[in-house]
Amino acid sequence: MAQKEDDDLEIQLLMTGPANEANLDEILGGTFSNDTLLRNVLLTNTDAVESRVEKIVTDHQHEMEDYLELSMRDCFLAPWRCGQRGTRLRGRSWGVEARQLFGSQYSCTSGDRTRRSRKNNARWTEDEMVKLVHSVSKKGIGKWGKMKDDYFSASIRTAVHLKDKWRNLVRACKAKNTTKKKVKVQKATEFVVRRFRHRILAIEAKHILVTKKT
DNA sequence: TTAGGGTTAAGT
DNA sequence: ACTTAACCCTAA
Repeated sequence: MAQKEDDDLEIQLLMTGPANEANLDEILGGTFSNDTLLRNVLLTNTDAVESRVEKIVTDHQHEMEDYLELSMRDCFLAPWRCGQRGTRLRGRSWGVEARQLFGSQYSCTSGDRTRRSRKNNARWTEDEMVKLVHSVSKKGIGKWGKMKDDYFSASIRTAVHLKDKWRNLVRACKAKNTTKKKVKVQKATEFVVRRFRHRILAIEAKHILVTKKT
């Protein structure tokens, strides 16, 4: 199928070709397409992107308050922060033994809830991540089911996985690279973040501002 | 089916 | 120790 070949070629270029965000304009389309200031900062400086995005949020605060939860605004404006977690066992934790006893998914309780234990991690490869960036560029955010069919049909990744991974990528792109923070983006994500940070942030920013707006 | 909160495995 | 990434849960 021609479309698939086109996609494969584009993905190949994204992986190996020169970093080129010249088509960012096209990717963004609509709202920001004639915002030259935004386009310029997107293409040059990520710090400027953040302040610019912040300004957009400030300028549109009234409209945003109507449809954005506070937590969502905070998440959008601030780098992601995880809550503190309690200490836990590591390495050969009780989970390993529980698995041997009860299978790969046993049920466990935390707080007042019972939930299934987590299945083992399937770490995303660079190729997969690039493919995800490409497919979100094409389809936009939120079409996870369709993206699964069109781009990940033979993959172990479900629509929910795609959605979750995109969220993690956005968070990784928002992570500040200050010296204060010991841990930054993990090795596996480094390439994708370095290469597609502008694109990912831009797509996300556009999505947040455009969707739900009446 | 998706969005977004919550939990747990794994990286640094 | 503390963060990120993968996965779970569930309302709408």
